[in-house]
Amino acid sequence: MSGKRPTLADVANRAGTSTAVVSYVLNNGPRPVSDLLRAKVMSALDDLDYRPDGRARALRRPRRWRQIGLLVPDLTLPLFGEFVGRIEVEARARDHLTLIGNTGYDPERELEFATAFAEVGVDGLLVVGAANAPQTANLCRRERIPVVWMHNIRGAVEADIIGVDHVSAGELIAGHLRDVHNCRDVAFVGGVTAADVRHGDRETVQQRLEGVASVVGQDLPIIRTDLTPSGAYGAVSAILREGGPPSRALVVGTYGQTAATIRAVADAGLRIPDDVRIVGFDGAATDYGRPRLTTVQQPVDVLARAALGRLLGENPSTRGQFVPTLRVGETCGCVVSTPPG
Amino acid sequence: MSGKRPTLADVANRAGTSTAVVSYVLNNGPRPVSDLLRAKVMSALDDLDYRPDGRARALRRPRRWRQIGLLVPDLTLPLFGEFVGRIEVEARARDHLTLIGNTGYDPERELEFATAFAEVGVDGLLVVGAANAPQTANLCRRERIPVVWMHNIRGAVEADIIGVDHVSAGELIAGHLRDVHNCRDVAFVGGVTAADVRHGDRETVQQRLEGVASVVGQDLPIIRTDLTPSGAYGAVSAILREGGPPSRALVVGTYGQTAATIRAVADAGLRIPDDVRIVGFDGAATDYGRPRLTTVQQPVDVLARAALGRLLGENPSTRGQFVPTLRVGETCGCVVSTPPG
DNA sequence: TTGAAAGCGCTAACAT
DNA sequence: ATGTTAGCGCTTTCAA
Repeated sequence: MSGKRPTLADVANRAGTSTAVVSYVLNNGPRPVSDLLRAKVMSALDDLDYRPDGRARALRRPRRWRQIGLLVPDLTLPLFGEFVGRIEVEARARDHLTLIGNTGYDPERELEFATAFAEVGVDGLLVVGAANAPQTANLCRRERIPVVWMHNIRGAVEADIIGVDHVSAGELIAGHLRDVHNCRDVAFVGGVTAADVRHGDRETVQQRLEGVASVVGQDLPIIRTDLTPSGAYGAVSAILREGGPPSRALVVGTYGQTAATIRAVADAGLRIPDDVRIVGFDGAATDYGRPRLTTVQQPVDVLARAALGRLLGENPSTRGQFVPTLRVGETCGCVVSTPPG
Repeated sequence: MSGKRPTLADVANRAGTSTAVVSYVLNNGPRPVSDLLRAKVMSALDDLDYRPDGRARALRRPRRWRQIGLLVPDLTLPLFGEFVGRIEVEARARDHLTLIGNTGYDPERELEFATAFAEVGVDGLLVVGAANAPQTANLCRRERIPVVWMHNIRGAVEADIIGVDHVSAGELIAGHLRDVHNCRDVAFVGGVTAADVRHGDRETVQQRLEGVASVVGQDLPIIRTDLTPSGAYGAVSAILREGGPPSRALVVGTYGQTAATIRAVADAGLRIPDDVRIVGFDGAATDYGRPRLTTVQQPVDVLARAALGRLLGENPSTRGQFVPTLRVGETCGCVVSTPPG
């Protein structure tokens, strides 16, 4: 009838009995119910399409599970998929279920999610790639729910964050090109101004660029694009059309743009790594691509464990800055003989 | 201290006031509180490290958000990442938040999750790639929470499921090889017996094989592997070592094994597609790989919308069987000129 | 075998 | 400005 969901009392009424009996029927106990009454209750249940309210139920029952909220920019990117997977596992190990949200790097959406999570009563919030840190932090302070930031964070000052040092990731990969391949002729592919990108992991790219620049020089060429694969494809293709490879090596600022860059270079008739070396960030843990990508990786499992430890307060003194590692493939010019796996 | 979490009453006690006042300071209203008392309450809050109980709170507040549970086999696979992303969006559009769980195709874990979700009170459960359908279905019936199955389902009879027809997916791709490339000399890469795989999407692979076989003949060679990339790499490499390509084309049963197969073929010194054509399933929506993969795709957004419509009861009559589409790349032997994007 | 009623932790009338 | 108290929807004890 009314827009309200039926409650136990409604069912009891309709079945001409008490809420206790309805509860017994629903839970198969703890007291027995006569077949006649049980049948009546069952049909009342069905007539009303009754569904128990989990919150009320959890309030009475000794509850095992609590919840955390997890905000991620984009679930379709493999890196973030890995994050979610690992975090969910760590959370479950601590009797917490994981509520998930796709922010798409949208500050408003991030805040809406945080509000929604607060409303259903999460016991902690994990934000991977924050887009609206100040407001989200504020909300959490008001609601007294702990937050931990991961990966990167936009617009925050105070916050400590758990993630890798993106600057040293940039140094790492540029150092490899310089030390192993004696290559300093490097260009950076990535969007770096707010004008280039409305939403996206601008800061991370900027920090990676910083790291690369500190190794190969501040004047390295930058191929400006937004943060989309097609943007990178277009920008790199354009540069190549305008006359030859700009550099002997390309460092691509985001994972999603790496394959597009490879494609653009190949479509222009250049060979990888013979004509152009290509390296990037956040490659998948096992790579069967061809040629195999050289990237800097994040230790996702370590990060996830640290984040949950801090969020749930068992580990308040963890250091938040972790070091990325180089995974050598073939696109940088190395020769890799071991089969992947 | 006791192991119990402090409640509002505890805080009120310690601050020498009432629960109402504590509630007022927590929520900034609806009544004002004197600065003195407010300060007392605040420090009591901090002393006890009070955290509100979301369930109790949600019970009183007019609640907007409800929750659904979403079970996925493996979040690190792009296909499932896409599923989760789309489903979360559709759920949110209906004022539902999404609780997520990684089953790893493990029947026990699936059931544990379902139990946990029931305990926190979800209003619906979406299972992508069920591993334990009968028991999960049972649980949901008992708890009166609606379930919708997606993608595929193991061991169920009654259930209707929302997903693509994997058999016709197999037909589609084998048909392309036959009709466009005049190629019937096809082998199938995939694990098909329970002995090969403990966990994994065995049934889906089996159905795809069925489709392929119905086009190219029931006697097609099958390269048996478990469902891991490294398994495929090993199996394909072994076959190639034993003397030449077994077939002019390879259909790979799972997405995760496709790149590994390509790698194995390339490492054996064969060219794709000149020596061996390779096609697969569930490629990412945009593919910048090189060569570009020819795959059969699932219309993830359509599936997600249909699933939520059915789960939340707005759309009980949707047909559950959807048709996959062929996305032509280069690994089958086609020549694709349009830049991707 | 059934029903009445006491809470779970919180919010917000309704009283002071 | 503060305290008292009636519920939210449910489980379960206690009484019948």
